[in-house]
Amino acid sequence: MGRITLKELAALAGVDKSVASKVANGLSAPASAEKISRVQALMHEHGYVPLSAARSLARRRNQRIGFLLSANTSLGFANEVYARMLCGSLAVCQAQGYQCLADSWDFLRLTDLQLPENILGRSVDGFILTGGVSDAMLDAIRSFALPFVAISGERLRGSVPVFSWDTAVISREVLEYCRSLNHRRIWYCTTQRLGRENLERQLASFPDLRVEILSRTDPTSAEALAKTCTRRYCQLPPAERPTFVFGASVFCCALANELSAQGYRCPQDISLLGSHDNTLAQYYHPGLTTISENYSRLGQLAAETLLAMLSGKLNHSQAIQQSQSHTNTHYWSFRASTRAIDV
Amino acid sequence: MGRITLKELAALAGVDKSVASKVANGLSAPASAEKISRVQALMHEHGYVPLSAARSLARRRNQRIGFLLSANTSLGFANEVYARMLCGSLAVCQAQGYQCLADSWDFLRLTDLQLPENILGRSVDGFILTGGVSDAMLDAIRSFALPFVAISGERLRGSVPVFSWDTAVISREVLEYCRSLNHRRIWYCTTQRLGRENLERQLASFPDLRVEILSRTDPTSAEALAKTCTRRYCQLPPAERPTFVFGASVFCCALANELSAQGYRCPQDISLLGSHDNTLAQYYHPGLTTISENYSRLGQLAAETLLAMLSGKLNHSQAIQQSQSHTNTHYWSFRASTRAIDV
DNA sequence: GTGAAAGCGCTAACAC
DNA sequence: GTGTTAGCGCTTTCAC
Repeated sequence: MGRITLKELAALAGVDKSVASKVANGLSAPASAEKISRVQALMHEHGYVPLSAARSLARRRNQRIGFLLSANTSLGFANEVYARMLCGSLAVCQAQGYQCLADSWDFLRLTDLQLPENILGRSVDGFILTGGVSDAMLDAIRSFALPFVAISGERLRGSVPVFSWDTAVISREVLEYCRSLNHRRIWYCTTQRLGRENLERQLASFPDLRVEILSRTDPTSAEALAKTCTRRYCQLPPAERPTFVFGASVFCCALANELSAQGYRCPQDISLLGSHDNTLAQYYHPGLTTISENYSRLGQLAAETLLAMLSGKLNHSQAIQQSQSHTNTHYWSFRASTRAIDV
Repeated sequence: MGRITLKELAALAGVDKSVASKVANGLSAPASAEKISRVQALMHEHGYVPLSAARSLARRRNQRIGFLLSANTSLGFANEVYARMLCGSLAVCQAQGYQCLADSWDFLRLTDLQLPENILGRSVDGFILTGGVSDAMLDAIRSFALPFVAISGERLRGSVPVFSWDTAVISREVLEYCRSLNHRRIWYCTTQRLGRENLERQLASFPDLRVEILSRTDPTSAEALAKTCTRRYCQLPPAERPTFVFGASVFCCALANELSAQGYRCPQDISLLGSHDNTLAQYYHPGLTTISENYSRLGQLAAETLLAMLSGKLNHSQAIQQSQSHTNTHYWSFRASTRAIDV
């Protein structure tokens, strides 16, 4: 290894290793000024950094958190949504001297109730959880008494600290937007049960709108759904066709492509509103108008809360409170895929 | 914590903790069958998993690698290219019982020669390095005698194990493709110095093609470059305009958007070939033809090589050899943005 | 087969 | 101020 240990360093400096340890940890006045600087000089010279495993064992904390993504594909982090969350959390960890273990965790592994080694072996002090989280999974996780914060999973609110988008707010804003552009016939695509419920609750306030909910419960691809929708669109009498569609950005683009093949144009024939402001939305032609969560900000907030819990600044219920009081981080990006229609 | 330790477990089972340790590590015949099963039952019952820090200290290996991205933005992993590499590496780690520490490392931090804690504190057994790697950085990194494998950084070949795309091969295939579609006037966008050199070398074999190299040395955004190119395109006499442009996929899409605003269509007026097969290329309209590296595969290969080094199956030079002999993982995705023109 | 004992490198409580 | 001491939880010889 060639790496120098504290003991050796202390011997070189002619001090006890406990003194050297205190110097390494920047404790106030652990020794005479002269000795301190001697030790510091040696540390600098040898590029000494405490061995993380030894320090973890002695301190009983790892200065490390996990970022656990529960996805049904090994390509979970390739999804820009999760990648951005990770980036946000990573930035906070870096700023506060924490390490971040990334783990993409297959849904299926849950059936064994086989939690990731990271958690079981306590190699993280806490973790951030995101992706699809089932209740069974949550129970298993919770039984481990490791602090964690979730991102997404609106329904968990109240029992765990969770930073998530508020589908009630989102659906209201979307419907208001539709109305402001004079749209009446709307297709609203949502995958979450709660999102659907929140939408349905909103509908009472929008009796002038005819909203059809496109539930995508099974994991059909965006393309497949787009094809189905296009077929239906074409079969419908023109007066019955939606003039506005809301859905995931990839779905919107896939739909625009399919419709285009049938001769229908966006935004002339149909307005499309995406729910993720990502590279695709930004560069698609026409640029996709979106209402989107700020995912990296969400990752950041989650990490900040988690680290505050770890440092004892926040207890469980305070963390829950903080997660609930976070101001909504969603934002609109108005681009060219939506337009007002004549009344 | 509530977590049970080996010592306690051994006491419960009425055996020495060294025996329990052997059972936990699955050593052959560490004790009588009866004792073994007694210990195993207890371990199962308590959900015992060795404490990772203690095990790391005793074994002097962490079963953990780092995935270091050197980027000039904290949003590095939001780039689909790097996210996919990470996914590939993650999958391998998972399969082989390793943990993966993700770290996005700002270029600027290099100036202090301040290496990430992960490396300095030896909290990883080795790491995968990707993104922009300067020579100074590489020297600093190398001096730490931790095994690592790089992804990208063609010029590093020979001195470190690096999995990278071969710009010589890519440029040849691109030019051949242009020729096969009867294109003569080509804009070829590349950011890397070596990529440019390799392209220039190829040009000798393609005297019939008029290739202009668009060097993007400064970090101008894809949009900015697209605007500049569009201006030039419009100013050029029609007979001088390129009929084929090769570049990063976002750039291609941005260019298509700009050109479209000026009334020029893809692929009717211009063929566009992207260098990354990502979500944008797939869903853009028209679908972007791409020649792309398989990034997740690259991440996978890098991790496999690194883990082989860590387990002693490969030494440094064998790893280099293996990285060089990897069959090219790039592939074409033919979509609608390119077309043959009349001669 | 089994267990005693040393040690991994560091931290922290407590004397001096 | 400084050093002594006792761990942290586990692995790994090495006797028995």
